[in-house]
Order: sequence, then C-alpha cells, then structure tokens
Amino acid sequence: MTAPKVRSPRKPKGQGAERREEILDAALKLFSAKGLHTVSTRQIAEAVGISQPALYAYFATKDDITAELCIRAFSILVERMEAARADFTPTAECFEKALRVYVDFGLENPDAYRVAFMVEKGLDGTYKERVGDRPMMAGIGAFQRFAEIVGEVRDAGLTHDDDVQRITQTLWAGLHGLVSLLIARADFPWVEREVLIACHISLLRRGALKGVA
Amino acid sequence: MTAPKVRSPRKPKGQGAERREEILDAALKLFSAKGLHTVSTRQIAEAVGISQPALYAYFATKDDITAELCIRAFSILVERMEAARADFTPTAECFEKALRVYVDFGLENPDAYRVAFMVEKGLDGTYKERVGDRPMMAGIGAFQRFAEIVGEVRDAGLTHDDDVQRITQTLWAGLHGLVSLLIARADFPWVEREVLIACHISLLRRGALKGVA
DNA sequence: GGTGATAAGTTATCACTGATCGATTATTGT
DNA sequence: ACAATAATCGATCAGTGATAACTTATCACC
Repeated sequence: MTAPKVRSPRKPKGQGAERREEILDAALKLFSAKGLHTVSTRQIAEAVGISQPALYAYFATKDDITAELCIRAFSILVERMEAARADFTPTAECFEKALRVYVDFGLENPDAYRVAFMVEKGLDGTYKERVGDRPMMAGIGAFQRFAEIVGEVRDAGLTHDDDVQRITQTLWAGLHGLVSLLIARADFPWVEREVLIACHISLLRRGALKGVA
Repeated sequence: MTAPKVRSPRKPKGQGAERREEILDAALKLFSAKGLHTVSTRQIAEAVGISQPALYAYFATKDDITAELCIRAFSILVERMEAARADFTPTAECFEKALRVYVDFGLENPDAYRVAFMVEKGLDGTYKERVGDRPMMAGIGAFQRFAEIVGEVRDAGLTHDDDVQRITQTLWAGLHGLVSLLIARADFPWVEREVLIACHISLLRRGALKGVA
C-alpha cells in the first residue's frame, strides 16, 4: 500500500545521456517545490524511476546536479544580457531596462539563483573542491556581459564613477540584494512587488548615472 | 590514540543555563570556523565536553541553536542602530554613516547574518515551523530602527521618494546585497573592499537623497 | 543464433547526520 | 540518610550521501 515504486525502463545502450536529462529535470522540479536542502538523492531517484545509486553513474556528487542546473540557468542569463546589449543605447531608460533583465531572470529562476549566489559553500572550501568554480564562472560570464553594458554608459559620460568594475560590482550587489531577499524571504511584508522593483531600479539608476532626477 | 574525549564536569543543580551559554559559545566558534552546514551536533557537543544528546536538554533542535545565536547578534545591531539614531542629524554624511553601521555589523557577524537572511528556509516552511519567526523578527527589529532613521531624512524633505517603507526596503535590499555577497562569495575578484563599500554606500545615498551629487 | 564486451542498473552496505528513549548519575533540601 | 530532581549518558532510530560488488539487458560480430 505504501510504495508502488514505478521503475523507468532501462535505456538502450548509447542513451545514457537521456537519463541524465531526466535526472536534471526531476531535480529541478523537486528543488522548486521543496527547496534545495530538503530534497534527498533518494527522492530524486524515485521521481526519475531508478535506484538512488544509479544517479552516481551520471553525477559524481549531489552538488554536481545542482551545479549543472545552475550553469544551464546562467547560460540563459548570458543570452538575455547579450540580447539586452544588442539593442542597447546609453540612455537612462535603456539602462533601467537592462537592470530589469537581471531582476526578472533571478525571480524566474529562483533555484538556479540560489545555487549560484545564495547557497552556503562551506568556509573550508569543500564545496569548491567538489564542483569547482564552474557554476560561479557561469555567473561571472553573465557579470561580464553586464559590465559591458555599464561600460557603454560610462563611455557616454553618464556615470558618476568612471571605474567600470567598481560600478558594476556595486550595481550587481544592489540588484542581488533585492532578488535574493525576494526569493529567500518571500513572507516578509514587502511593499507591492512591482512597485518595489521599479523603485529599487530607479534608485540604482539615480545613484549610478548623472543628471535625470 | 584517537579520542581523548575530555568531559566537562557536571553542572551544579541550578546552573544548567551556564551550560547553555557554553553550547552557544562553542557553536558560534565552530560555525565561524567551518561554516554552518558542515558542523554537526556531535562536533558541538565534543567541543563543549558533553554527550550529543545532552544538547537536547537545552535546545529542541539544531536550528534552535543557530536561531538563538542570530537573535543575540541582532540585538547588537538594534543597539547600534539606536545609537546611530541617537546622534542622527538629517544630513548626507550622517545618513551614509548609518548605512555603514549596517554593513559593518553584517561583516562583523557573518554567521548571524547568514542565519537571519541567507539560510535556506525550505519552501515548504519546515524551518519556519521549527524555529518560528524569531530570528527574522529580530532582524526586523533592526529594520524598524533603520526605518526610523529613513523617516527622519524624509521628514527633512531630503528623499526623492516619500514612502518610508518603500525607501527603507529598497535601501535595505541594496545594503543586504553587498553584505551577503561579500560574505558568501569572498573569493570573487572584488575591487578593494573598503573602496567598494564606500562606493556602494554613496551610490545608495545618491539614489535615495536629493541634491548632493 | 550464440558469444563476449559493456552500458545500465541493482542490492547491500558504510559512515555519518539529527533526534528520541530510558536509565543513571550527582546534587540538593529536608 | 533520604527522597526528589536536575543533569547527563549510552543505545538506538530513521534518514542522508556515497561506494563496492554484482547482475542484467543490449549491442556488434562471426
């Protein structure tokens, strides 16, 4: 009565990669539904329809699964950032639109965002040893695209500061703060979300760009 | 050769509360050294010199230990915020100083900060069920003190926006972003820390306050 | 159509985690 | 000395991530 234990049929010989996709799909769904730490490898395996050790034929550790999910999500952010840059003109409106891209991405991919920027890595560096810098490098890739956009507004002479790295890091931190808090503290008595986002972005724009009160 | 297992002498009858302090001290040290998730209750117990189940005479769950640490840390932040408000005058300089109080607190109490604002709570609300809102309420206490300061600059007519809740949430998010990233991603190629903080704070100030470029 | 190689997946197990139970100390007021 | 009880321990549980050794299905080839 308790465990039907539906097993997914064995994959044909060359098709192990397909199972890998199934695992990533199941993991993403479970993470989205229950959060990262509360989902066990056994739950993932059951959702896929295989035994728990079978996961380890495709991923060395559990963290590798989350890392992979995160890397994929960030490739999306990179795309969006590149799209934002493609039709970018150094104006305040367009600048705000670019900031908005980051916020929207974070709120649409909360779990990837968590893995990339909010997950505890362990101060001893164990996490880094296991999965490497790959998820973070993916994040930095997006960061660089963002820096390019900031570079354009600086070259147009619109910024208060003229050190692109410095402005970019500051703006990134500012955006991350909002995104991470909205994700991690959804039950906080926030002002209406859309209003808050708009307010936050225009504050960052005022802080970074000259003129245009 | 492996385990000396030094035991702390049993506490006299009324002095259980003293042991409670020892547990909190040991836990804070271990968390600071190794991170939150990598420290087990057995490690905490050994550091104190008692058995692992003995912890449960003082704390219902492991999360209660971290929650308590966080609450204590935030009472310090509340104090600092009240101090900042005591000699507050509605000027740009003083406003920046108040923002700086938050940043300094976060960087000086990274573990408490993690527990309060960065720890995964589980989307199903399990964390909340166990330890309650207490750590977050402590954080909100500090938030309210901060809101009072923001209220003063608004009453002085210095702010762009005039909705105190809105500005405060935006500024808080802005500050949190920097603090949480510096804590969680210490290995990121940041610009020199002091410069970054100063730059970030002045950006937030420009974004929130009128005049004073 | 049998055969051997091997990809795909299994069961059993390990060390460890947070947590609970019942028993056992040691201290205290009487 | 004695009973009450605060303080604590050893044994144990279910659940975790991970590993080792084994089985089974599929494939290419003669």
